[in-house]
Amino acid sequence: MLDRKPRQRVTSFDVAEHAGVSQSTVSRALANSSAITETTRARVIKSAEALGYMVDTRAAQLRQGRTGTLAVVVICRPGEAASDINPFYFSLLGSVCAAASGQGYQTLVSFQSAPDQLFGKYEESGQADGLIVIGTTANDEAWSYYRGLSADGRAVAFWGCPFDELEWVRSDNYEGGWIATRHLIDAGYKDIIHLGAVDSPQRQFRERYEGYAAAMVAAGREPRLEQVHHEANRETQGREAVAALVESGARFDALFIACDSIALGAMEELRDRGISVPGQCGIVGFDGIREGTHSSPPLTSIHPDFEVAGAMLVQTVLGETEGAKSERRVPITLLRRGSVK
Amino acid sequence: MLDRKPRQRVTSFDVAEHAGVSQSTVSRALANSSAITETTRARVIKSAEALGYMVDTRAAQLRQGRTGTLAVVVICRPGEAASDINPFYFSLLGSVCAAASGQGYQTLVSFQSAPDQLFGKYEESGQADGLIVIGTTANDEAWSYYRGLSADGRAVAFWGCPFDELEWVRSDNYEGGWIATRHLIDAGYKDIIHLGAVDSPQRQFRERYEGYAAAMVAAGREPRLEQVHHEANRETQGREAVAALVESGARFDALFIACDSIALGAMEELRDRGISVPGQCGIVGFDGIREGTHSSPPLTSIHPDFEVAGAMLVQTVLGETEGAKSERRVPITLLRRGSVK
DNA sequence: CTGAAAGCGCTTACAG
DNA sequence: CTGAAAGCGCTTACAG
Repeated sequence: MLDRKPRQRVTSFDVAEHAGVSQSTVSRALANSSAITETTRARVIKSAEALGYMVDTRAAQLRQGRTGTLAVVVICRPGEAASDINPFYFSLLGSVCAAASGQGYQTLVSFQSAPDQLFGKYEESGQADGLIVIGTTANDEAWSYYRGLSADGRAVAFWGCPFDELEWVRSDNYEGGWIATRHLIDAGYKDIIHLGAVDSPQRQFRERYEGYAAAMVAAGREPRLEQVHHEANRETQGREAVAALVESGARFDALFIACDSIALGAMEELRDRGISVPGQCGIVGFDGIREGTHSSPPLTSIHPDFEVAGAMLVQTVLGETEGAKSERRVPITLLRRGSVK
Repeated sequence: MLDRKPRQRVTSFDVAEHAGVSQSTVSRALANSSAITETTRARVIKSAEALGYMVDTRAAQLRQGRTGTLAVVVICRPGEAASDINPFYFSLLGSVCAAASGQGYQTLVSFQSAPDQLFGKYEESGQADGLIVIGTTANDEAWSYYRGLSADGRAVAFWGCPFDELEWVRSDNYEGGWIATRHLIDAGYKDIIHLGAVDSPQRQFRERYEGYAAAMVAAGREPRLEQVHHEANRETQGREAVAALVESGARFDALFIACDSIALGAMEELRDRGISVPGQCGIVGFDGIREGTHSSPPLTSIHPDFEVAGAMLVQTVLGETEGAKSERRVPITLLRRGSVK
């Protein structure tokens, strides 16, 4: 279809001629410059409409030295298809695009995984004014590449970033861990274990554990951690952690689990072993993904506010956030579904 | 962060000076022009690296009269948040971006719903060489807007398009309906009803029904349709259709359902009414969304090949597809999970 | 208030 | 094989 298009570009010179003014007047009129009479502006606008003219954004922005565009890079697991990403990150992507649009920015989106195909030099190639990196996974090459880019003074904001020194936005993981744990305690569960990881490159996991641990201690209980193993995919991690737990003979009647994907796997393993949820074991996950709506029982979870997350990432890359990183925390809420009695 | 950046742009003139050649030689050397000695090229590349130079894509493409970019518009339901879209379409978006990237195109992504904020004039504003529209829903204003754009001779490719005359790509819905129905017949179900719609603006639904009907007729059975009602969201549509069916006293022991979201609602209603799946009622959905993995039982479904879907959309907008639209069908496969005995 | 001209950073005829 | 110059389509000092 591209080659079928005979479409001859209409320029501001064409409009100028049609309206009987100079090209600069056309430019000013359409840019709403206050230096232009409303009469002239009206005439220009009319001509522009008659000719189907639109300002060439690329040319305008080349001249202005900005792009009006934010690049959004989604880091995937090597070998993972772009269609196969955890829906949580897709939702985040959606809200980032929406927030950027709200600030008048376009979004140039790419999915990256292969180490030799990483590209984040959008500023020097004049393609974007800043970069938002959404990390969906551990991908060492990608993280160190983007860490380097950020260190060189580029405008980069991160989600899911393993490095504390970068400009990140995160869920309020500590608060989430605390609320999840309180919810289980209040529901009457006695032996609440955390399924997660404290050594994960996903810093968020450690923070969730810490919220859990603090709530346990505050309730006079001892925090207990069952580590998941990173090799497998999330759901397998959940199944294996539950299997290990049961086989260890540990007593438990509730699990707060570091993320929903792991929790869904854990619930399947519990069911296979005849342990009923929420009766014999209460479960709270983290992320509030839609898949949890249709599990049986539906998964109670901690849910970040996506709109705030997108807005914070955009604000951060645009340098509009003041104050400390600690304030770049996305608020979370408890999503009561069916896995807690 | 944007304003903290003192980064002074390095241009091809700087590289030229550093390498002791003219600016045009720099341009040619970096564009791999065969008119350049390898010795010169090497010197230029070295200087470029020393200065951290990158070609300004925007300027290059302004001169070349192309953008190297495809716009991707995701049409949402008015009022729907961009983070809340059916995951099926997010996966499609991912594979479109990946396919574009494979063809050397960037992707400018936007989510649109409000009638007064529709924007598809990427070609005339010099922002993209073509447009891919992913329609996630009925949105009359949006569809008629994009229909108009396409009619004016722009390069637009559609997914989920209610108008047959446009340049669309679709799942092989007929084949999918046929395979789903055969699968239920082969599993021994006797009274197989289709839950869907034949009058929906979603053309895909009608095609799925037709595949179902043909398979039924070929097996000497009578096709039976239970219409869903568009007002509610998909899951409610499923619940209500099952409720209506049961209350009508109709005999059925299997349902082929027009999409997974409806099917998940239908399964919940069946469970609430004590009808076991797959024992008393077999279910096959359509789309193969991940949420179906965790339902109970997991939802058997018809799954389109996302990579092919993305590639076809990109090919179509680039005008690289020959032949009839009928060939722009994305192949589907049966995803056997647990809702058929 | 409007116009003539310069220039954003490239690519690409046109010469040599 | 390389260079000087024009030009992609704008915005914005500089004049008037």
